[in-house]
Amino acid sequence: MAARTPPEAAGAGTASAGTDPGSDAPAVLPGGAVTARALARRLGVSQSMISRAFSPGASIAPAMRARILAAAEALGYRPNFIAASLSRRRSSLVGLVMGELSNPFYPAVLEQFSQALQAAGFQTLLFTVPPGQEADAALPLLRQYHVDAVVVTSASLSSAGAAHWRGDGRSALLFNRAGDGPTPLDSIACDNVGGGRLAAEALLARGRQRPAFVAGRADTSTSREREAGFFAVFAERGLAPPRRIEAGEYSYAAGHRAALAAGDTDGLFFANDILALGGLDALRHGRGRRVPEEVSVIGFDDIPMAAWPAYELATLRQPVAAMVAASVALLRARLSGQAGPEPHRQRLPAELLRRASL
Amino acid sequence: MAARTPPEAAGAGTASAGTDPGSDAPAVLPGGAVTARALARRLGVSQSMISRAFSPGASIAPAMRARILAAAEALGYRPNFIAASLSRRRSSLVGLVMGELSNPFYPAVLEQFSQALQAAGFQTLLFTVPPGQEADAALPLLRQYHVDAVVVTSASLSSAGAAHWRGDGRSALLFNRAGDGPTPLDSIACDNVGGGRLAAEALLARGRQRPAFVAGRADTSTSREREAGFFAVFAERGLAPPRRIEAGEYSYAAGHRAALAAGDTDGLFFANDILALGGLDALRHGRGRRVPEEVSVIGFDDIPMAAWPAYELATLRQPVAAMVAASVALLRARLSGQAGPEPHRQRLPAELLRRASL
DNA sequence: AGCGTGATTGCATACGGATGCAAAAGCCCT
DNA sequence: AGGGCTTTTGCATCCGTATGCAATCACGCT
Repeated sequence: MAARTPPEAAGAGTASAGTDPGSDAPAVLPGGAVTARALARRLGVSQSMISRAFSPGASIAPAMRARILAAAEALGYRPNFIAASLSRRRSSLVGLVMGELSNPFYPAVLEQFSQALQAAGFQTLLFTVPPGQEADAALPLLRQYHVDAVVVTSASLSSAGAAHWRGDGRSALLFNRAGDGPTPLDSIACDNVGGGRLAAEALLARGRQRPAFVAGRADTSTSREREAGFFAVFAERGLAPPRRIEAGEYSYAAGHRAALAAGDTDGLFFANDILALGGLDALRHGRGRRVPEEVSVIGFDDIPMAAWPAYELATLRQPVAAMVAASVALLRARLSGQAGPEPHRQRLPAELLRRASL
Repeated sequence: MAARTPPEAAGAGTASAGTDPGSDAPAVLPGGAVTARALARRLGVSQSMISRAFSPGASIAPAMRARILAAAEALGYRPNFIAASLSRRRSSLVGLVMGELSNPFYPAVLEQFSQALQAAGFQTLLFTVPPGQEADAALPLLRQYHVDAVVVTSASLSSAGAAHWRGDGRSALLFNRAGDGPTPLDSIACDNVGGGRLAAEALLARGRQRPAFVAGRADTSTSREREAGFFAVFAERGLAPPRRIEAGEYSYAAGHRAALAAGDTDGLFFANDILALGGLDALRHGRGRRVPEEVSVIGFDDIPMAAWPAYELATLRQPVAAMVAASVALLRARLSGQAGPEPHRQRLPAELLRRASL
């Protein structure tokens, strides 16, 4: 079965001479592009066969495929994804819209998404949304690149933008964000309400009497949902509602300010870890309060710093890996047309990590 | 409201249906793609004109361009980048290869790069390299997507991989990494040697007698260069060389361990901030040493956490914005063929930030 | 040996735009 | 009014693959 390489090759001089890694690449144009046609001519077959050799499940004899793949390897041929995308009307590109990369939670999300997408055969086209802006601005560009799907994380997408996207028959997914209002988009997020409840229960179990909640950005579903869960527990038990402090944004500095303004509280639940870390520092270094002796602090996300000895922050861990896996699975289902028309909304449970700050 | 597209909006009915009687060609296909040809037919002009209307500097009458752009706006036409890339032999995509996103320094780099590239008309194709792996694995894929250039950050690229890339006539840029050995690649990085020197001088000026250096990954140029600069100052002054501790990797935990193993030192220079933060916590919480009274600590990078009250870490700030700007400028120069064949290597100075830990 | 079938392969064309070249318009001047 | 030019347009082709369809091939069976 030894794949015979046509010895007659093309040119005379450099012939096949084996692919010597030491020397510069020969026989290949300086432009570097070996096309399927060139390979085909070389092997005396049609360009179609080259294409089929690289298409899993295509109609092609095993021997032929082996011969082509070997030759491709030798000449350094790889299908041009751009051309393939045009022809196949599918780019294998997924647009990833991100904001708030300054919150360490998101780089982790980004990394896992990137890996998962790569593993699933997609490439990641990254868009960064400047703080405070909506993701809508990225949509036209994403459309021009004909991405197969869009994942919007940590940024908001207006209903109009969402509708527009859907109108194109493309797939969009909100990650860690719920659609605002009747947005007909898929979404995968953490069970923020449940997480808020766990936080409330933990503080109550700890015997805290004067709890408080520090809200993040008011226009984020994460903050609102965590708040709702937190307050619900107190309401259900007939307890006075916790105090509520508005941090306004998800930043260390905002958390710091919020804690300084928190007044007399003995249990703080912050909308996320970055806020909580700022708050923790403010309590200890700014107000001289002892944590957890005098005040309990709970955050949300479980960013790496939460586990550092300087903080030992109790928090609600988001199941990022599972959320990413679910997202990619959903995208694949959508792209293969297996998912129904109704939006898929999934919530994964948060887990309470009890650390020293509680 | 979304732009509805009445079939006879502009022309007197597309009823003429011009070309193909077999398949109806509605102005807007269900897929959502309005093509240049459709728009052209609609306006009674040639497809070429549509293309030119969107090409700055193309030969087209201002009035014609305005008419086309208006119609495009109304119908939601946008040039298909995939098709344009194929035709123009240029994708406007830049591959960004990243690793170590767990080091907060890199998300910031990523964000700035993404923004700068977007502003320069490029899109970012992101590749994530799992820790410990070389960036080489991403190259074939990047080649298949015909990216215009590659930026490799916080990951290493083998000489072979580099040479291969160059052979294609493509442009590659090492960011914050020097080429290993005779790598003929462009590189833009911080002046790590100079930064190391500044650290040494700062510790000496502080009167520290038993300095130590905590190295990061041995295979990174950043760690080696910072170390070289640090040691050079002592050597030049005829002082005993500082103690050297091998952290092995750039992580909080490694820094923590290194500080615990640091023995009797009164001045620690860590290869980067993440290590330094781990070290700081180990010194304070693990060994009960007071910083800066008993020990001075200096890091490198200036990640956001370094400024937090819990740390107040003195560090060497990398001029990220300037480095990114220089990188994008270089890429543009390369792509427009303005840069010479010799690799461009640039070093931007680090700035010492004196904070409480010094 | 002839035929039926399923497996392979080649052909031709589509995907959506960009662009060299030549035809068609304008413009200015004598 | 006609000639010499400069703009504008349209035409035809190309970019590199994928794929429907028809042509071939390889075999097993009667």
